[in-house]
Amino acid sequence: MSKPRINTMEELSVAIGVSRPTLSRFFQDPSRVKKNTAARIEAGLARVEYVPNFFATRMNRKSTGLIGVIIPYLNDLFFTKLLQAVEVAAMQAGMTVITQCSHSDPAIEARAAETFMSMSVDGAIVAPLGDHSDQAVHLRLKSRMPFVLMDSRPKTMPNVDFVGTNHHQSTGLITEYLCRMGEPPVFLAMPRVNFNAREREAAYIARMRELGFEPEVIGTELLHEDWHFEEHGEAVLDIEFGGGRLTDRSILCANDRVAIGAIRAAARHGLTPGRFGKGGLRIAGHDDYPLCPYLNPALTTVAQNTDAIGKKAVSRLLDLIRGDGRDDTPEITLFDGNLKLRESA
Amino acid sequence: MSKPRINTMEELSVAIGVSRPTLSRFFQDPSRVKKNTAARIEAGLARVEYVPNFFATRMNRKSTGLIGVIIPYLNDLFFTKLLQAVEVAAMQAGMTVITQCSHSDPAIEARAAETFMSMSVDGAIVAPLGDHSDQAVHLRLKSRMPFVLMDSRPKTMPNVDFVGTNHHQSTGLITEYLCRMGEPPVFLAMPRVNFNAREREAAYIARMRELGFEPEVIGTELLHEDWHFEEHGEAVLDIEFGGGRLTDRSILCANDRVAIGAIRAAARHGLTPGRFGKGGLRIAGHDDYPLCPYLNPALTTVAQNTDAIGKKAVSRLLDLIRGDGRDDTPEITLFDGNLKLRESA
DNA sequence: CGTCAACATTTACATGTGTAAAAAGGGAGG
DNA sequence: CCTCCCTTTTTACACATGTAAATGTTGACG
Repeated sequence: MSKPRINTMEELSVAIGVSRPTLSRFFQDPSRVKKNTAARIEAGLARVEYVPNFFATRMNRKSTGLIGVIIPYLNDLFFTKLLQAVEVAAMQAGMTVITQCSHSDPAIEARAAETFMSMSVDGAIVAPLGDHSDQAVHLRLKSRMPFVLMDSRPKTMPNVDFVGTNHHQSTGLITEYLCRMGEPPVFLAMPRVNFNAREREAAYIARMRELGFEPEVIGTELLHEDWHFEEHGEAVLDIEFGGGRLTDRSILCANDRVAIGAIRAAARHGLTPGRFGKGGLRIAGHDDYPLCPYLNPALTTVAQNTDAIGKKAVSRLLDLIRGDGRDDTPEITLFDGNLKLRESA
Repeated sequence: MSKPRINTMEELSVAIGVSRPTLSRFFQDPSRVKKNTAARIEAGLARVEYVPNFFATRMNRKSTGLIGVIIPYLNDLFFTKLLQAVEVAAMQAGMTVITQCSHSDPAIEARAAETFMSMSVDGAIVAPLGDHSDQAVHLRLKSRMPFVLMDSRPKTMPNVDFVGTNHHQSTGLITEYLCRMGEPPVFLAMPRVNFNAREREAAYIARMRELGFEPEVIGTELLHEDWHFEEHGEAVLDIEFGGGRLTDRSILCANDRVAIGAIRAAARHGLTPGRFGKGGLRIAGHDDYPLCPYLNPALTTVAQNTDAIGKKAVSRLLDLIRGDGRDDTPEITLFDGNLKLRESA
């Protein structure tokens, strides 16, 4: 059952009777070797246990075929969806993805960047931490390799390729919807862990003014640890509802996880948000978190097109790797959000 | 601002005025170099931009300091929690984690294993796909490096180190709780994507018999794609509730995501599961998915100790890497589940 | 001030594979 | 059947670093 194990191409070459460089070419692309020879190699390979040394192969190639991806947080289905889209797209392009999670710690993010440089990845896709990211790290990465930012975009880095959602459009869309169908909404902010938090807030304010309503933002004080969004949403509304406020208002949450907490707070105060209760409480979110349809009531929200974002980030990075549009203007791609009308608003 | 870039240790050695091997020792462990020399190197390093080549360093060391981790699925907070625990533990031990997701595809899992062998990782931790995993791949990995299975354990691989939850205890615990506090529960199974699915089912049946009740399992037919647990739970109960069945029963779901679907189905049929409604509908889950406390009603469940599982998987792997207990009996570690009493049951 | 030991540094070789250039092979046309 | 050209294979060197053994340095003690 267990085949004889061979550790180097050298040994393999004597075992099969082909020169080592021929094997090297075979492993890079079997078609670069005569059909006859390829068959002989494959037959030999079936008889022994051999895997080419990853490090030795990548060390010398001009291109490593590796893409580095950094995401800020694992325990968030939004990022896992995004990561999955990136991984699938990269796999289809024949690239290998090296994923690192910064666990919302800029030091870990910096270390991940270091690893990417050390590994000579062909390019990097980074979803930054927001304010907490060390932008020097991003700039260093960009100066060394094709580099694309994803999801959240620092205003201070206008010259970097970026792929994300058009929050002006998406937040504007749901704001407009809420205004059209009922009371103009209050905006329940999220802890400002990244730039999207503030972008959405600004988009809400702008759209409200356009529509002739006075914006109203709550929940900007950081009550809980970063990233504990549900807790945040629940706590803020617990205070409001407890004081008898907002119980018949429309509440637009900065993201779905905040909205999940908001719905929970409503339930605890005996309130049921809904689009059909004319004049009553409504709650809406942003992102289309995978569990939205299963909440009670199912959450009305705006979907971010994570598939498109992931795919585009990869394809843009591949363009940069190929050298297309390198020293050109950076490409900023923003995808529109789609309204997901469910029960809660 | 941008420092001169140096690509090899050789160049660096002339730039600083220290021999290359000394630099090599410095990068592996600064204390292996005279304090004086270390200071001189650090000063030099501050003036230039240099990162040691990952591949060249790892190629020659006897130990790569790498741990390979495979998880079956990204879009599931249970696995991300587990992965996070593993990453943190590994980081604390000074190891670098290479994460690969098999995306519930055995071919991708096999490719990931290949990558690990190719990279000479010091050891691998794998959360298998269940039935769909190619066990030959696991055996091959195990024959080549320290190997620990995590989360889900194939009955056909009794001789492999394993860390997971004692489902007999955990499922038994909540079964017993449900029986004690009300109607004996029906078991709402999940698609049998892994061994845990069947283990829990078996544990439920055994515990019910012990308590003198007749077990009753529903939802074993695969109505939806693998891993679409919420959809599955909702669909199965939609049929039952629609036929007027189970509306005042206790329902133990195979996991929390199934339970999320179940609660949703209940809501759509105007039912509110709860522990206080004596004699009424109750719904419970398994895992303690992070969102459980925010559902309406908050989900009663059994928590898997993901932190402990992740930590233990890493520490056991490190033991194996160090050579402790290598050819010994494999170590099977099962952590108990903890009851999380909330509102739904 | 000299000597010896302990330790830091350097020399010299090893690692497994990529790749340019040289050699060999194979097929077609004469 | 020979020759020439094109393709495949081989030779030879490169890559960036690890590491054992040899060499050098430092400092304490006599």
